[in-house]
Amino acid sequence: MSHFGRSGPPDIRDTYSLLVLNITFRTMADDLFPLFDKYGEVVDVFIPRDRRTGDSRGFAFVRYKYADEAQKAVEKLDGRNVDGREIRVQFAKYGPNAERIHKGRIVEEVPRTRGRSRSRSPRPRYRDREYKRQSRSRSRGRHERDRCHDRERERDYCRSSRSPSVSPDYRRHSGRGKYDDERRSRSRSYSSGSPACCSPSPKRSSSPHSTPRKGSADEKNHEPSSRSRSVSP
DNA sequence: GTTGAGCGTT
Repeated sequence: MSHFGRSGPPDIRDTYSLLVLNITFRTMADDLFPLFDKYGEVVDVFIPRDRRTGDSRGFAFVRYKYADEAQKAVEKLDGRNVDGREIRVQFAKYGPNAERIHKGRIVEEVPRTRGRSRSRSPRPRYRDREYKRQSRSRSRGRHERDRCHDRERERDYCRSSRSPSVSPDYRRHSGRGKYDDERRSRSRSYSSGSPACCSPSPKRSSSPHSTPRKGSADEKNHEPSSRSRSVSP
């Protein structure tokens, strides 16, 4: 998603990525490009956004062609007030593929765990990050968890299919129809073609002469009834 | 309409 007509990440082999933090959620790549382009040749400006809401996450990545320019931009733009907020410009430490980056440049060398004589750990604070992440999850991660639950519930429905008549009407969307039709058709096909999914055998075995709902209701009614009877003198 | 430490993609 760049304004260079190229899709996806360009050639980051000879580029130096800068991480821009503390930017406003309204700041876009177009707003950062001219600012960073004044201090050097900017190859690409990318701002990670939320795939669900499409909202910016509050940080951006600026790729420079040369390291000196990137360094200069870091020194000049670090602490610059952009859109009423002080941004923080620094070299990216990690690449898109979780690759290690040194001075903004990707380091292909894999550090040997045994050969590393450094006893100091570069990440002494894990709880802080996790805590912060949790705190942040309340605002943005909430949707992800919800989606996960939805997926789990969906999978559960697909797996159990205890109630074939029950349809996820609550998921009705403005653009639904073909998907739902296909899913319903497939589900129906499974229901009639592949009874293994519904597994009526154990169901019948479980309740040979009584419906589970009725039994559950009976139990529910039985409990208070028993209690009531017990309470009543 | 909100939020505020961090590390990335049609």
